[in-house]
Amino acid sequence: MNAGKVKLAEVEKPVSQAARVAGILQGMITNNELPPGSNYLEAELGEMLGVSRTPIREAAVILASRGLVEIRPRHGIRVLPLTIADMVEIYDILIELEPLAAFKAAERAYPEKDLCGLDESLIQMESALKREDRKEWAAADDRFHQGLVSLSGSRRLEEVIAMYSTQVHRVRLLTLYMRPLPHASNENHRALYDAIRNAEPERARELHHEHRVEAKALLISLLEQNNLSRF
Amino acid sequence: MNAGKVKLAEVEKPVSQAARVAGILQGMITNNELPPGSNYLEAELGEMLGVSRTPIREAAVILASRGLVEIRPRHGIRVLPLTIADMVEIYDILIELEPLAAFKAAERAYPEKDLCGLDESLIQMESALKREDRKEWAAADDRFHQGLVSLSGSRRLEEVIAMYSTQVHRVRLLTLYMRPLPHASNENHRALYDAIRNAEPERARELHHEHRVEAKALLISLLEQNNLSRF
DNA sequence: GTATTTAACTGCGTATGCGTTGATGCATTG
DNA sequence: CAATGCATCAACGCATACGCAGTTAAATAC
Repeated sequence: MNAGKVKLAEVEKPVSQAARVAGILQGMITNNELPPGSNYLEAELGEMLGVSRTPIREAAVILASRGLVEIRPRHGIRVLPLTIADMVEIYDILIELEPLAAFKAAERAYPEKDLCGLDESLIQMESALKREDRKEWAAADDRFHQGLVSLSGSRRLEEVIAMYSTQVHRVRLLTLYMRPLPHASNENHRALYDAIRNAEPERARELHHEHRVEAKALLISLLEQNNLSRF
Repeated sequence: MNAGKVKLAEVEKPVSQAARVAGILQGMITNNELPPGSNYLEAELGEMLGVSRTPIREAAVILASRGLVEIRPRHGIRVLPLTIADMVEIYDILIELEPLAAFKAAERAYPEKDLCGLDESLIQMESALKREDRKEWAAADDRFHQGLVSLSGSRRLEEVIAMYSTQVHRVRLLTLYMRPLPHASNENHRALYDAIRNAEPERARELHHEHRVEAKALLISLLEQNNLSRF
């Protein structure tokens, strides 16, 4: 049965139903398909995804540990809404950790070829910005930040940043069309990229820190202006 | 099986088996009763704790999300050992987050009476130090730091710091008797306490940052000196 | 003796059933 | 009319059962 274990296009991963369900639900939550505050019974979700309660329960435990849902016995699985205070908590943490990731990435002095993924995201952001395609810009922005973090070489840093980024993803999408076009943001990213390419850890940290502080201020003010308090 | 057990002194909280099991296992792991690298089958743990596989599985998912164990299908639940590189990862994160917690705590300008818990821990640390009771000193140190973090008012910060502190707890205990008596550490704590009492956020952050940087250097050098590489 | 195939077994993923618990609505009483 | 107690039932926690997959060990071929 062990035909050559190298597949060309896809690696067949024997992923469990529970993991699959967790992924699907996480996607539905971050895309607002399961709106914040909504409740779902185990049986209900099970029927929806065509599995029994067991993998649903397991997925729920995983998502709860990531802070996306809350398990309330006899009330169902509740998609957690975020308040402005939550956003402040999360951004304050990311303001510390993402610059740390940038520092570590720069410290490792990658050869230019290992940075082409980052560069590509940058180019896509710039192109999307020209076309004023905010959705695509946001997607490229996500890829850039995730790529940067993964260059830090710290698995834990990657995990914890991903966790909090996921939690705010919904809200970022919400404000995407309320904010001015992110020209300054793009320049920032380019500078940050240069700092990493030139192996300047302190500068990379500084730049990213500044970037995130601004992003937090912008986000919070947008939410307050528009009287959005739960999302 | 379900002999209704009534306890007198304690309030029996209606905590699920899964949560109970997770707590017990976490305690056993941090106290080295389940040594790093060891493997346990679900059925084995179930028998050990007198429950079926279901709550064990759920607890395993929780502990895996806290980074304490790894679930390896058909190989059991494995208590994760830490390498020096892991310790660096974790300390680098704590170096950012704990000072942030100190900043936030100072920012909130607590009245002195709300800080008496911290003060008490400080006194216990000083007393334990005089008696050269390292174990008690470490316990009071833990209480101090946990109390400080909970003053930050950020639930997420509290959670994530607790998670990583738990992961390094084992190793801190290991080095407890290898290090010199922590006189300087105590002075540091006192200064940090004062900064929080006087509502000086930047100073509190600075002091805690310095403290953790030193702690990291000490820990890593102890581990390297003693050729400990997996724990 | 080494490598390869096959067969059996072990451990797990998932489903399902049962007993428990707590939420909800209605009735009864103040 | 409001408040409280009770009954009913829905939802879930946990145990158990079953089938499959991956691992190991044995056996055979080279």
